[in-house]
Formats: sequence, structure tokens, C-alpha cells
Amino acid sequence: MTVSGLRERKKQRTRDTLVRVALELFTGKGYERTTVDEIAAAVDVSQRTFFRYFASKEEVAFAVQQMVEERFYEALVERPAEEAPFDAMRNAVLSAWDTIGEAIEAVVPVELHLRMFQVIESTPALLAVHLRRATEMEERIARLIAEREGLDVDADPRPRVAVAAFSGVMRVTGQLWGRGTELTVCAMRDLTETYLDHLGPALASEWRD
Amino acid sequence: MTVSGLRERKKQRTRDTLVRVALELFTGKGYERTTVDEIAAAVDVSQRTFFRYFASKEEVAFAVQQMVEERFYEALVERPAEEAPFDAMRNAVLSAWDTIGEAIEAVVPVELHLRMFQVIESTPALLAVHLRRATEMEERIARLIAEREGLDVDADPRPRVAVAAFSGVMRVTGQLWGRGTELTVCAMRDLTETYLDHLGPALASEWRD
DNA sequence: TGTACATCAGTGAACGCGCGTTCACTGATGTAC
DNA sequence: TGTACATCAGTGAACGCGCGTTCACTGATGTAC
Repeated sequence: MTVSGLRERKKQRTRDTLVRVALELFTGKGYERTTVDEIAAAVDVSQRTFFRYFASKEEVAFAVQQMVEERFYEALVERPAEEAPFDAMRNAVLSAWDTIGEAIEAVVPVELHLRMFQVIESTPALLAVHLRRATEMEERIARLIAEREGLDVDADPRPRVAVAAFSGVMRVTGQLWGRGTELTVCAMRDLTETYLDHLGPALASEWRD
Repeated sequence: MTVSGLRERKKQRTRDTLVRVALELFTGKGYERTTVDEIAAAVDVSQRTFFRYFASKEEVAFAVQQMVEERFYEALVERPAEEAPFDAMRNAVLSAWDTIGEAIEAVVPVELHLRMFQVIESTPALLAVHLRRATEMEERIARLIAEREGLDVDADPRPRVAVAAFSGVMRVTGQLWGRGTELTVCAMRDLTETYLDHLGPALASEWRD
């Protein structure tokens, strides 16, 4: 991520500042009530410059999220081949969270990112985009899983089905976490673990004992 | 759905016409390239009137979809109590599709609705909204499942987890169906059945035999 | 080290666009007697 | 059956809004010699 050259470093700094200030405004007064002009003004660049860095207002809202997702994907790539698909995804998520904090902190305070996640979950327009982005990531993951197992993703339904079930549970935990009061990475981690553990039982034919 | 009174019937007819013409334009030239003014003009009412029936351009795009989802929910309510949650959802979906055709046909040709579904899946802005709407329905279903089983939806993770996994698979089949060539209710039904059958195996720890 | 030129981030102002809202109004349908 | 009044779907025109784009331009950074 480090870049050499004065021009490059200035560019990176402008971008990081835009992200940080945007998230501060979004979390402070809401996404809808923050205009692109305000973000640009707060960073003291022209609106024109904002659009040189981000194709849309949405894009800046998901800048950190994007980074986090990329980390998860990389963590999954590195899981040993002998792990079963579902276990590999589970372990990738849990291990990614142990290290992701620092990567986030390089751009914005972790706490700000967590509050932004809450804004995403509670703003209909952003939640909608978040879910669509999630399905795009799911497709990438399904292809990765298929490759791991030496399968054709279009011929065998299992990669996409496993990923869909996994992501469904992840999404539910994300929403519950956002509605809750303990906004920490730790709380999110625990919630995910608990919910993933209930997937087997939830699909069982007998819920009562 | 039948209403008495001339005024009421005229109202219903105006609404149905707006939906049908909107879907025709959306499927014909694309959602983004169709303006509200065009829909209103094609139906020969004022734009002002369009907004008396639909709060937004999106709302008319999901009018039929909304009806279909309501049918599924009702079908689920009617499943016998002894069915396990996952089986109940599965049977509700499959049985709803057997009867839903007529309900759709009362408003628009079934084929038009199917093509509109494809437009939703392939238009980023609509897909995003579709997914958000789906999560709202999931929450309703999770509460229904919890009620069926006599559980507290916030205390026991299983209702939401089961619904999330189920919906995840449904979403995948919807997307694959939309990308495919055989745009029939039948193809959709078969695809769903196949994919739901693969959920168990997909979560198993051993994929090879 | 210094000069000449190339690159490219940033500027400022103006604009197109379509959604969704607001206004005061008309006229058809419904109801009370 | 007829009259008087109430309701409410529909009108037409105008507007506010903020996103995202376009233009011709400036000036700082980078590079070649």
C-alpha cells in the first residue's frame, strides 16, 4: 500500500482524507443529509476533485468495507486445502478479524468504521447497495471454492449453495450486530461464531429434543 | 381483490394499467432509460397521478413481485405444524408456484412478469432494492417460524439462521435462472428444487466420495 | 545543478437530468334527503 | 327521481434538489538532457 513519489503520496493522502471526512460526516449527520459538496468543502478540495477519486457518493461510503472484504478473500485463499469448504470460510472470517484492525486503522479509526457499518445497515439506500456488493463477492468466493475442490462452478450446485448459506448467516449476524449496543469487533466475532454453529441444527428436521 | 363501486373499480383499473405499461417500458427499453413522465404519458395520465399510486419509480417495478411474495408468505402460514421449518419453507415455495400464475395473470401476462424479474436481476439499482426487500421478508418469515415452533426469535438463533440459509439458496437460483435462457416458471421451479436438495451435501464436511 | 518540457492532480463555474413535491384547481362519483 | 352537497381522483404547471458531467484552464511534480 505504501507508494513512493511525492505526487503519489499526496494523492494517497487526499484520498484517505476524503474517506475519513466522508465517514465522519455520514456517521455524524447521516448519509442522505450529507452532500458531496459538503465533503469536498470539508476537505477543502473542489467537488470536481472528489469525483476524480470516487465515481459516486456511494463509492466513498464503501471504501473501507471494500478493503475489509478483500482481506477476507485473501484469508480464504490461504486456508489449507484439506479444510472442508464450509470450515475454510468459517476459519477465514474468524482469522481475518484478528488482523484486520491494523489495516483499517491505517486509513480511519476502527471505531469510525464500525459506526459506518451501522450507518450502512440502517440506511435503506446503502443497505441495498451493500447487499448487492455482497452477492458479487459471493460469486467470487463460489468460484474460489469450486477451484479448491476441482469442480465446475456451473455444473455442481454445491459451491454456490454453500457460499449462499454461509453468507446468509453472515448477513444476519451483521444486521443483529448493527442493531445491538455493543459495537466492537469482539462482539461481532462472537455473534458470528454462535450463529454459524447453529446452522447445522437449524436445518435439522427436528428442533425439539 | 375485487372491489365494488365505480370509483373504486376505475382506481383499480388505472393502477393495473400503470403497472402493466411500466413493466412493458422497463422490459422494452430498460428501467433506467424509462422516465416516470414516459409511463404517465403512455397511460395518458399526468405525472402527478402516477405519484398518487406509487411513492416512487421503484415501487411500480416491484408491484407484481410484492404480490408474489405475499402469496409465498400465505402459503407458509398454511403449512401443517408438524413439518420441520426447512421443509415447511420448501413446500410453501413449491406449492405457491403452482397457483401463483393465475394471480399474476389478473394484472399482467405471466411472461411479462418473468421478463421483469430478469430486468430486476440485471439492473444494479433494482437488484440492490430487490435484495433489501428480500431481507425484510426474511425477518417476517423468521418471526413466523419462531412462532410456529414456540420460540423467541431474539433468543434462539435457529429461526433466523434457517431462513437466511433458505433465502440464500433461493436468491442463487433466482440469479442463475435470470441469467439462463429458459424463462419459465417450470425452469425456476426445477432449479429451486435441485439447489435446495444440495444444501445438506454442500454443508457436509466431505465433498468427495 | 539547471533548463525545457511533459505529465497529471486539481480548479471553478456552469449545466443537464429526472425524481419527487407543491400549489390551487376541476370535475366525476357517491350520498343524504 | 331529483336536487344539494361532499368526497376524492385527476390536473397542469412550476419548482427544488443534489448527483454526476463537461469545459477550458492552472500550477505543481516528474523527467530528460
